[in-house]
Amino acid sequence: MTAPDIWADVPILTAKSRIRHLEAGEMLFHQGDPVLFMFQLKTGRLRLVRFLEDGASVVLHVARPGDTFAEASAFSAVYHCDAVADLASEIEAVSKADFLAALTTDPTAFLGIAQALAGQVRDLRARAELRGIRSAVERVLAWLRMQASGNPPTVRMRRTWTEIAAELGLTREATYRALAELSRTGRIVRQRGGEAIRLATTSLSPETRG
Amino acid sequence: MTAPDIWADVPILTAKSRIRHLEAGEMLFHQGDPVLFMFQLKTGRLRLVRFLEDGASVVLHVARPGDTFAEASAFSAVYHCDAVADLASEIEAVSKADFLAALTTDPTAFLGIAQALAGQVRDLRARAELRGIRSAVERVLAWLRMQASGNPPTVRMRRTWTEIAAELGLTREATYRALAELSRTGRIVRQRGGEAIRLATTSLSPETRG
DNA sequence: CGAAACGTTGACCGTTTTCAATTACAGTGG
DNA sequence: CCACTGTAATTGAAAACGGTCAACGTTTCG
Repeated sequence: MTAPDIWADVPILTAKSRIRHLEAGEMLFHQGDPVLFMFQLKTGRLRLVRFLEDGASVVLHVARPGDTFAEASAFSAVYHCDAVADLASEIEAVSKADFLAALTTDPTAFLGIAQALAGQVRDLRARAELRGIRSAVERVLAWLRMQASGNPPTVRMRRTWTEIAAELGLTREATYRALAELSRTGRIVRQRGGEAIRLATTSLSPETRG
Repeated sequence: MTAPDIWADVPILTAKSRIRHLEAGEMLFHQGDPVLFMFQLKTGRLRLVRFLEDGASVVLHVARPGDTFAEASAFSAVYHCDAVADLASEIEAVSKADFLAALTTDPTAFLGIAQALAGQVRDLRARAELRGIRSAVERVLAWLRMQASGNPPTVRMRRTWTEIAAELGLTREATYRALAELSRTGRIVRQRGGEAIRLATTSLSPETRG
């Protein structure tokens, strides 16, 4: 569900990658530094921050384990933001030169990368759509529907609700309340002590509009 | 700012593309259809919807003029969602075969596509980060900071606030109120009748924490 | 010129956030 | 094996905030 490994399909690269360790507060790169590496966060947490000329800052992204970040830098000469470790972190680094070399050498590698990027775009757009739903109950329900498979649609919980709440842009309390409400009104059934959730079949009568 | 044209850099493709017209409510493609084309919306509005096995649906994306959509389909045999026109729409279609052929023929085209996709990922992540900010005032301010350049940081308004409000996930009223509040407290100065906004230099004293 | 969309502000209401408290459980060190 | 600590799950009550409705001036555009 989260960002897949962009270069997982390129063995040349995974072979050449190195692990870097950062303590909380350490910088991985600065705005304006020449791009030499591309990264994937293994453990910890890291944030990408852009500083304005007057010193104010904006957070562009908070990377979590598994996330690749600064992909756009691969096509840029310099980084356009700072990367700071939030917590002690381990980061896999792939040289940009190797990356570009692999691409020109092996066209199929390119397909894999474009595919991974397109997949991320799809995921991010779906998430944005989700966050556009105002009602907490409807938002949680929509999320469940996106995760569901089978008939009746069922979701197996793989992460904590606390984590999911953050993805949904809700507090965990609001999420629990939404779940309680969905349960109460019979729109979901929580099974096996919360390990799975079955969605009630929607009586699709006047709901034919997109 | 919105989704750039993925294949704009590939002349072979733009030459071969065709325009399709859809009336409101018409389908462009169905879940399960083999992928023959990739698209860019020229005018109108179109939504991507996924249907669950029990008939319930989730909106995955609402495409607006300029957006390319279903990019991920380029690397998939079948579409995994439905595309329905919300309004009467014009859509540019590029054959998937042509697309893949162009990629294997012209490796530089690939760079352009990967770059466009990576740029979209960057944008979408920044937007997600923005939407994670609960307070309307802080959200608008963060948006302004992202747009700002120069010293003092200044934003030239290129779009309507109504449009920006939607991107921010706020109503236009909430956005105007936030702007008024920022003005009132001196954190921004609206110049030239709203054509430009200057951000007050933040006295960055105890704000050193990310 | 008139309609439609934009810009702007006020008041009210509903929902979510916040704060607070409690239970349950997993890992840890004695 | 068991207190001990930290996180997840859960619910309640009050406060804050943004959404909705309403109203009005302004700009744009056919």
